[in-house]
Amino acid sequence: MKDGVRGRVGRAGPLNRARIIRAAMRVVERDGVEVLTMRRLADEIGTAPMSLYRHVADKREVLLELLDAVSRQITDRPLPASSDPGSRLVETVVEVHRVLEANRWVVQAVLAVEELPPSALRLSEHMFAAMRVAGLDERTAAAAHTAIWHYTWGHVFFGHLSATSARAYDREEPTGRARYEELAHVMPAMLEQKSQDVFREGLKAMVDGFLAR
Amino acid sequence: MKDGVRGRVGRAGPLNRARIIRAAMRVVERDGVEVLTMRRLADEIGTAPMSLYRHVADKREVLLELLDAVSRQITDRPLPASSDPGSRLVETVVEVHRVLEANRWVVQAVLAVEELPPSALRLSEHMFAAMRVAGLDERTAAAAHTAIWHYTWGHVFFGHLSATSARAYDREEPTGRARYEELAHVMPAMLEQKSQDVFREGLKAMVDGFLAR
DNA sequence: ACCTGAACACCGTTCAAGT
DNA sequence: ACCTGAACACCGTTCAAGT
Repeated sequence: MKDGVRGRVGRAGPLNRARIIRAAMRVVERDGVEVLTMRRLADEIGTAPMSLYRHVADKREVLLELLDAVSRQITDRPLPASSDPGSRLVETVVEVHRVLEANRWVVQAVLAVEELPPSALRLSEHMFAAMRVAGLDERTAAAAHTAIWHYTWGHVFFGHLSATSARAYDREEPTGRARYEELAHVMPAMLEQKSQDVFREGLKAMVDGFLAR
Repeated sequence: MKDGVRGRVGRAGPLNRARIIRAAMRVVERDGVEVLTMRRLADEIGTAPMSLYRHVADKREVLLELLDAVSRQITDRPLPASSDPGSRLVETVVEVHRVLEANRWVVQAVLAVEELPPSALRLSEHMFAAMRVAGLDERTAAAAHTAIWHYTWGHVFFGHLSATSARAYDREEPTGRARYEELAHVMPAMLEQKSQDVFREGLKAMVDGFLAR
């Protein structure tokens, strides 16, 4: 009995917040955010569910810490510093998108906590720096920041659903398809799209549009 | 006892799929999608939870029907047909956004079902029609369609979180704020933003960018 | 101080039984 | 044919009790 308890707790020392967050990240990356429950998290650490609550207020706090970790993962590395100011902005955001796309669970997490971690401010800081160099005035920069941010999250949110029109169209009967003339027309082009390229292309269009003000 | 049973079931006749979906919509609009459980839905109708399962396969199917209803709500009315092709596209999408924004719960629903209802194809059809009139070739139209769709969902997804940078910044201590030079600079412009205008502005920038190809 | 078992108020859904 | 109660395998979290 005593050995059993020592065996579980002993290996990594006393429970603490950092250990909980690391375990949570492991679970999320391995099994997805929908599998992350307080009970499952306790299992991962080898402790009782209620032991977690001494170190974190609730599940929401765990998720917010996970989002913080992803945010740092982006800003800890130097962001691209291209010569052309327009493409510097584009490449910065592409990098943000790349990390979010690799951690799509952030979408569910953000929706659950309805908040971004403080460290996300650094991302905005980078974007605004690039926009200032590009010569945007404050008002336009604010609008561009919001638009780019929404566009980026929309891409991650929609993810593989982006091909949804194409697949929904594919599922339609021939008689049903007849009602979608326009879709029939562009369908080949839709099917050729590559996710990563499409993100950059729409971003470029948007940045171009703002730069042309 | 018998009266009790008749009282619940009697009023609206036998249970059927349409009645379930209408009740679900009532619950979602009144209390939010997170309150919509099979048990709560049965309560709303005055039946037993398991009675629902004769008429719908599972909760997922209920959500998909709700999404379908919203999608029809957009396409059933004639969409704006402006003279200028660029602004016709913009106004069409603004209208889509307006309805989605009024039913923000669709975000959670889409995330849960990981699919759009077939009727959403009509939305794409409208967008492609506007883009063809605007003279976009198929390849560019496909890219624009995806980008606009992502942008729109991102706006709804992020919703009131869009002001999140501003609020996160506001929460920072003065010493913390010092680390965000760029943010300090644009903060006044950020706080002046109005959600509906910002959506149209970013959309315009993106459409302009694609038209300028 | 730190941990934990039992319990509460929930879920979606299966299964066997009712009419 | 249509409906339903009991039960199963889950949740997050409170509370009182353990060391």
